[in-house]
Amino acid sequence: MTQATTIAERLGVLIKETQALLHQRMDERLRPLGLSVPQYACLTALHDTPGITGSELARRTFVSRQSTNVLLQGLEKRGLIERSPDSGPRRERATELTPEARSLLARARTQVAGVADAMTESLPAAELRQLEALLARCRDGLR
Amino acid sequence: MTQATTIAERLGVLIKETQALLHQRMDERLRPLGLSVPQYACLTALHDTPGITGSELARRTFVSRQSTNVLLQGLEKRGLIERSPDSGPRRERATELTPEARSLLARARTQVAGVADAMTESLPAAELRQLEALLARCRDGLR
DNA sequence: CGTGGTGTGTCAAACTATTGACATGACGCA
DNA sequence: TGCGTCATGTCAATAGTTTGACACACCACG
Repeated sequence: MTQATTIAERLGVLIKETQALLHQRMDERLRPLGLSVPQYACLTALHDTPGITGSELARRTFVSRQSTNVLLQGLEKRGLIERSPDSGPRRERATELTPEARSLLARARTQVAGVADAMTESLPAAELRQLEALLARCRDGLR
Repeated sequence: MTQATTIAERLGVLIKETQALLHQRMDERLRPLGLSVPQYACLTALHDTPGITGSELARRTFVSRQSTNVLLQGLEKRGLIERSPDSGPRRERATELTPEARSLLARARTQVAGVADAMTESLPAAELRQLEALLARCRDGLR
């Protein structure tokens, strides 16, 4: 059996497990709104940083810029975003949320906030901040 | 701009980011061995729990049992696993690692251990245990 | 006895994402 | 002024995954 799993390896599995559950819960709440988790992530980033470029969007949502491109095409067809046809400095197209997207995103945000609250409901604020700090150091160790 | 992102939501993004980086680093180290991350996860679970069923394997690796099935077919073709042709109590087929798989997995484990160490190198043992405990409570809050 | 419910394995189709490739435009630097 | 490098957007092909469906086999219960 020789498991010999270190605490570091167990932590890796735990990160994956928590992320998988989080994704699942978010998906359950976003699907009634007609949104997938990557779509929600895109709209959120677009909301927080208006006019952001597609490649930067891809980096923030942790997928390839090709995937982001087809995802944006879908959002555009649904009238949730508008992309300026004229290109900017580096051939980039400015992308903006439409009013419909803003109201949809507002509803989505309350759903996601509910999931996030469920995740952290058993943790006092102090421990929550500590968890964030510790996990950030793990992330930094990986890049 | 109205971000209003709570610490709980930031933590969700941080979990996703850390998991994405971890997956990327593991992939970089496993690919030279001819293994993908899901394949590594399968072999590890099979090693830790010999004779495990395919469905249980799917649950532990956080994917559908259909994906696990095609993954296992690939591993079988490569001679890394053997599946008993006769079915057990619930039509399940016992799956075992071959000797080649064991030696391959041993090398893969050292690679993954290196990644896990890099992730946690800046954390003392006490804080590492604390991180594990806190994250486990987040996971429990999600299910 | 049966009979509905549950768990398993597997196939096919649809979807999502990645990899590879190319054209375009900006920038630094000789 | 050229020229190599880099970043972006996009297309095509590929790989990986999920969804939906079906056939078995057990098991608890009437």
